[in-house]
Amino acid sequence: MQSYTEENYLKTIYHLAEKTINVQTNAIAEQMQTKPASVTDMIKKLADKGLVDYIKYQGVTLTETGKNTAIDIVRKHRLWEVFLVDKLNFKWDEVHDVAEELEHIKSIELIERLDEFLGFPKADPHGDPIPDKNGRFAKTQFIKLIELTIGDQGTITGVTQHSSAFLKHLEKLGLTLGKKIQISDVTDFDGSVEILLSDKQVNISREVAKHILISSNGKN
Amino acid sequence: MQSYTEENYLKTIYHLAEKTINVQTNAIAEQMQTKPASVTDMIKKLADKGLVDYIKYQGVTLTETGKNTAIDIVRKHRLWEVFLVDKLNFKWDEVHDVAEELEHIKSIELIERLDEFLGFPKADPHGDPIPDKNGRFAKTQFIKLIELTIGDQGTITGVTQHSSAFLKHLEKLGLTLGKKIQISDVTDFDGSVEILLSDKQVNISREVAKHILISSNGKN
DNA sequence: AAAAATTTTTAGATTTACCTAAAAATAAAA
DNA sequence: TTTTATTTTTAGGTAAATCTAAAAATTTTT
Repeated sequence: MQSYTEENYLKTIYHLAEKTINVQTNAIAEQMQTKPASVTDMIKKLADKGLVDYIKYQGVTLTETGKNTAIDIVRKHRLWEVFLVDKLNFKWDEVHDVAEELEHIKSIELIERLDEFLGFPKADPHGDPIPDKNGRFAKTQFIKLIELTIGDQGTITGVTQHSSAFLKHLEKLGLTLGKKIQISDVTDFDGSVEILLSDKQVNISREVAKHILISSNGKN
Repeated sequence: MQSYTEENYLKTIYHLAEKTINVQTNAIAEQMQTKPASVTDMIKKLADKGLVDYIKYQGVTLTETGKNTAIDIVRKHRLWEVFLVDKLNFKWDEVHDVAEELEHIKSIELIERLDEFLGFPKADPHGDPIPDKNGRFAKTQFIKLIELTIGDQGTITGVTQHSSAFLKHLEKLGLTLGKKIQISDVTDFDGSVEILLSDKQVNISREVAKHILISSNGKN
């Protein structure tokens, strides 16, 4: 059984490990809004519990057990987000903080039943995949919108930026999950992308395009 | 903003205050499964925060602020219980522990929306009243089943005992919320009560009868 | 490869919520 | 009204998670 805090460390390490193999102390500290010294303390504790492998000055990796625990927290977080949006009518930019608390409620039965109540969703309101109760993710293949070229079409199926500002911006442009789009132009000057969205033209910056995930249907 | 633990103390004091005016240190300790010395520490802290009035050796009472905070936690607890039973199909004897955790999630918006999603319920699965967002309880008038006499009829609307054993027992006898009953006999020997429950005869002990609340329709 | 910069760890404190053991206050019994 | 019993508080200590400041290891630069 892990404490609330230990769970948050595991989750943070899990997410950081998606980008680098060995997760560094400073990276964890920044992500968790704490100091490196505190991270070192906690890492030792997690290592003692067999949840991470740790070599001094070399950063950490999750053990099998640690990874499973982390995935379970991610599962809870994303299921609660679906609940908040689908059942309680929260907007996709409003759910993160509450889910951050709900993810620590520790009843297996609760999550099983919630999963069923929600119809076993495969993705959360931002398109992030929800692992099943065995920790397995459904295979999905996304392309970043920025990688598409003129004429390509597809469906918006996720975002890689979860800030409220970004999500509100997309909402205002009408770029929400499930919308079908086609690339009509890419500006040479600033790399901004012109999108055809149900007969409406929308222009998005290169920065925005980087953070939208598309399930591609290939060329028109 | 109160800690998880402070909230639990306030809730416990609130419930104990339903029976006695001044709540004693030992009573709190027993209820919270902790030691009297720890209770004294916490009481001082709550007094400093203006949540309880405290005179050494004389026990505590909640201040207005303390009481409002406690009622808010009770509201959350009971709304989550309704959610668990109505939406996730938990049994009424399975919900307490999970609600005990959920009640500490601290988003006002969440509770407002949950309340609405559940159709603004007035009572939880055990018949306990749910205060509205202003902390007001709907007026209800219950009679303990034990106080009824032969011929009296009414509807089961609550219980004053929440143990899983008790609730499972009632369930097995068919004595669940909303059921209409009539007293057909009261045994002199042991005070046990004979009940007519939709043409079925059920006998319950005096001890059980004490903990069932009836909204009475008066004599037949 | 030595110097400088960065990252990480150690050492020693702090805060919260708890504990035990002993002292003090209050209540009950003789 | 003493004595006894009970309740409550104080004093001093522990564990978890944090902190700051300084030391140690690693990496980068010159």
